[in-house]
Amino acid sequence: MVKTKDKIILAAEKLFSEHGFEQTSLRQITSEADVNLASVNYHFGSKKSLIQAVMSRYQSVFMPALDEQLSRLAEHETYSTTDVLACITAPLIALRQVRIDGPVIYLRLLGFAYSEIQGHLRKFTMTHFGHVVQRFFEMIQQANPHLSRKTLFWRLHFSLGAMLFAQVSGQALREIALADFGEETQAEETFLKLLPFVAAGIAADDPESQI
Amino acid sequence: MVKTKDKIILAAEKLFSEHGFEQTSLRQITSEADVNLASVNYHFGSKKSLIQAVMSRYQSVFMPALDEQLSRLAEHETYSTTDVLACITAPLIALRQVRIDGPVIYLRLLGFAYSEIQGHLRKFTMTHFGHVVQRFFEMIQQANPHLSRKTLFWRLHFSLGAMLFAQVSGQALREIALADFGEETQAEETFLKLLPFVAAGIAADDPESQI
DNA sequence: TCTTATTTTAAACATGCGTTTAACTCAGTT
DNA sequence: AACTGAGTTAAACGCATGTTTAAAATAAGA
Repeated sequence: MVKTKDKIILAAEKLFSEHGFEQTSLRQITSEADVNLASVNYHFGSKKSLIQAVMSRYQSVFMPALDEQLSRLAEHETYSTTDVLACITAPLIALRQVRIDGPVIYLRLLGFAYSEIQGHLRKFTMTHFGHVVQRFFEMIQQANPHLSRKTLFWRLHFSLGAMLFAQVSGQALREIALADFGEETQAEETFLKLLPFVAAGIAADDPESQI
Repeated sequence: MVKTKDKIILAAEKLFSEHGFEQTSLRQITSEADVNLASVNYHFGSKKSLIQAVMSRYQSVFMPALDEQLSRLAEHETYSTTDVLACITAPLIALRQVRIDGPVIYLRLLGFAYSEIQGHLRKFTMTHFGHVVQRFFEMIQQANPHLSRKTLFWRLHFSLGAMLFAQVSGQALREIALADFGEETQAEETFLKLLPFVAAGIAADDPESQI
């Protein structure tokens, strides 16, 4: 027999990843989970806490795995931007342990977490896994010594934006792509298409330093 | 004396661009504009119509200007990805006519228009200015004959995502950047930093075609 | 088995939203 | 001077949200 708390988590993940956090009401969640409305507040305290519980379930698997990948790569003498970016793939696939469609769910949740003004989610991530994020940043910098920290900062966030947008708008975009040139695109394929784009963008020459 | 309708538009633009469309209530707008709550529905009919009026004010200046820039470039025999992307700059700056901080406002509005699920805004843009968007796409393709339509489609949307994210999260990111390495970044500077990133990402080799 | 926690439930609560209503103001017209 | 119509206003409407309450049901322990 499935516990009420788990039913809530599973339904919340699904609906959050489809419609975003703010656009999903507790009534939708409890209806999908087939539990009573008040049980969310009983088990999680508040909607905000439920959101954090949902995110934490994925972050606590993804972040340590990413940290380990970065550790391995760091032992090499040199590495490219693509090498660092490639460290993301395995930890992402590891999210299948959490849920069969975990990788897609997590990326979509991440997208909404940033595009909505979920300030508490950003804070939550940084206080728990800030060191991993920082390490990632430093290794990208190591791979691109020709770029200033400032330029790298912005390019990494451009990359993040590209990924998040592709995930959040993913379904709509895949439908358009299908209508425009009759070719299906799988959700995971999107992420693979992203990597070379991002790698080239990050490693591009910096106009500022050419002056 | 400033008309009520204009006071509403100005206040709505400001608040929409700061907090998004759904996160901004009519009560906030009418309070900021110092007009009565009901006057929005009287002058615009509904919140949805107000949103479209706000967007239209910028689109009707930006899109024709972009179209003209593309026309000029199209007369050249060849052009690069950067050339096509550079066509965006002048029309963006032209938005100063609409409002002194028009360029920033418009980019931020665009960001929210896509990151929130404002389906009607996408439809609105495509029915009115779909031919400009399509022309832009085709010229990017012309500049990158080595890439498949599918790859280009995705890379353009990655680029869009990078730009939108930088705008929507722009203020928060600039604050972080300032705290991290004590360097101010102007809102418009962000857009300039974006261009080389996007140009390199779009023009990158396509792994698929290398197989 | 009786008692005590724990969990579930239906109902209500307080708040904020977009919208509508109907009364009122006031310049312009007849 | 009386009328007209666009504009403004305060108030209320209907609805949806997250949260709380208190009673009922179930599970656990003595």
